Amino acid sequence: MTFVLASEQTSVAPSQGQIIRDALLGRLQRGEMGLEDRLVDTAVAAEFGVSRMPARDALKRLVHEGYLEATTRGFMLPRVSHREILEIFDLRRLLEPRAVALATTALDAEQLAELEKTLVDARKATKSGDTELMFKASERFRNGWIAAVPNVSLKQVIQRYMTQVQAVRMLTFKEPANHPLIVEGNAALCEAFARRDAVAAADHILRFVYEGERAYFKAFKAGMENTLQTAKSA
Amino acid sequence: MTFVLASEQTSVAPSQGQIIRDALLGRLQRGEMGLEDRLVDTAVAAEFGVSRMPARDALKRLVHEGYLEATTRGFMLPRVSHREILEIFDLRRLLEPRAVALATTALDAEQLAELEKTLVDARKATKSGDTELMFKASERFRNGWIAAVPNVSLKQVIQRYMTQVQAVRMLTFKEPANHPLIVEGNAALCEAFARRDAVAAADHILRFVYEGERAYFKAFKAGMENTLQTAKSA
DNA sequence: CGTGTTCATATCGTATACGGATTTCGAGAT
DNA sequence: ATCTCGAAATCCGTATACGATATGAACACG
Repeated sequence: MTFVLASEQTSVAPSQGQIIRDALLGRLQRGEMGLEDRLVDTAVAAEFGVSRMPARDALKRLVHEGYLEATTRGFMLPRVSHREILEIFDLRRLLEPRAVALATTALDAEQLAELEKTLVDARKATKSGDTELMFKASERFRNGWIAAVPNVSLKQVIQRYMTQVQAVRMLTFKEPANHPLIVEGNAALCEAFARRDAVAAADHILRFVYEGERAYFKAFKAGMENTLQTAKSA
Repeated sequence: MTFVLASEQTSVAPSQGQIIRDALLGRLQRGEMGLEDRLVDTAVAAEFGVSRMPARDALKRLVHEGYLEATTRGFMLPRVSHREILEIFDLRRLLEPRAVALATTALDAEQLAELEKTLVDARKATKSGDTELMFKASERFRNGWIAAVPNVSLKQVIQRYMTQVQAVRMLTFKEPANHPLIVEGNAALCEAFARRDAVAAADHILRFVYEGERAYFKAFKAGMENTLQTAKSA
């Protein structure tokens, strides 16, 4: 009789499409693609040394996942409207308090240590005024606790709107005055994690989302919106 | 000068893949596919009179949407685990109260009338013991109010886990004792809609989800789980 | 008669090719 | 100089073809 581990698919040869999709997703999440850039299947295929099919596969999948938008002339970053951003703040207020509460009980010591490490990095970056490093650290912090959310379905929903969150974060990060708020918000959350205080964690993230929304509003009203994807200019 | 309605994509020639995907999705949602049936790209292609590519496209998309599962030997219905079902109940409790509250203010008279019509149908079906009709009416009711949710992002998230909801609903609907509860839950919700009482609507849906979870538990414990996709039998 | 091995087949992933739609660009007319 | 019209280019969707791989069955051997 043979026993098979049913819980984990032992990654039996990921297809080319999968590989390309992951690579492109990494680029998108790292913000390595401009708003006017177009991804064309033939170009992607050439870059990865495969035919159009796997490339198309990856692109279509990214479109379906909401990371890209299909146009008649290649694939581009989706235009995130002001309305949509507000909608997503609404969603975040609904989901993330619960998510961090669940994560509080599920975080192991190693993950907690990792989170604390990102905090140290973020503080250093704030002091030195390194926006880029600050952004990275904050991103790692967020990814860290999300990874610990035990409700897989909930986690997936949160990850789905991650791109839009990233775009907004990028916008608010441009204002260095926001950096201390972000670091302290994360620190408070982290401390709640360490204390295993799910209620405090939920409160902190809720406040954090509200602050994020306020920062976004300020940036939006400051006329920075035309640097985001809501530009009306032809 | 030509003006183009920018708000609505006037469905510019849906691709074959899209057509096939919609057709297959309809079948899946109507439960026309058994747990042991396999969908094979060549067969689908032959049936729709196209090549493998659009068929594969549709199948892969359905996999990504969670409606199907890719195996090395065709595409099958996904195994929805008990854990996942519970997770989704958790998600529903987070999202749907807010969603119905928003829908309460956004529903127009026509949509409201449509909802009331489905209620009449549901009552009739309950009286006559027609489970199938009852299921359809309940489904239309749910789709009706979801369509009115103005937060598009929120709506999309809810629609995404719809399949799993459907599977669970199908399970609980098998017990006719649940039918009056469902109808009365929907009726209460509908009445709140009519009164434009967002708070009551949120309360009703929350209670409704809890009742759904309880009904699912009962069905699960009653050993009906092997009729769902969690069957362990070879 | 049960068990391990080999082989055929079903099915998927990928490559290449073609036609169609849409955009872009340039030539000619007003 | 600007507008209009048409041709070319670009890019997508689809068709067909060719390996790769896992699955199931036949078969040999203990």
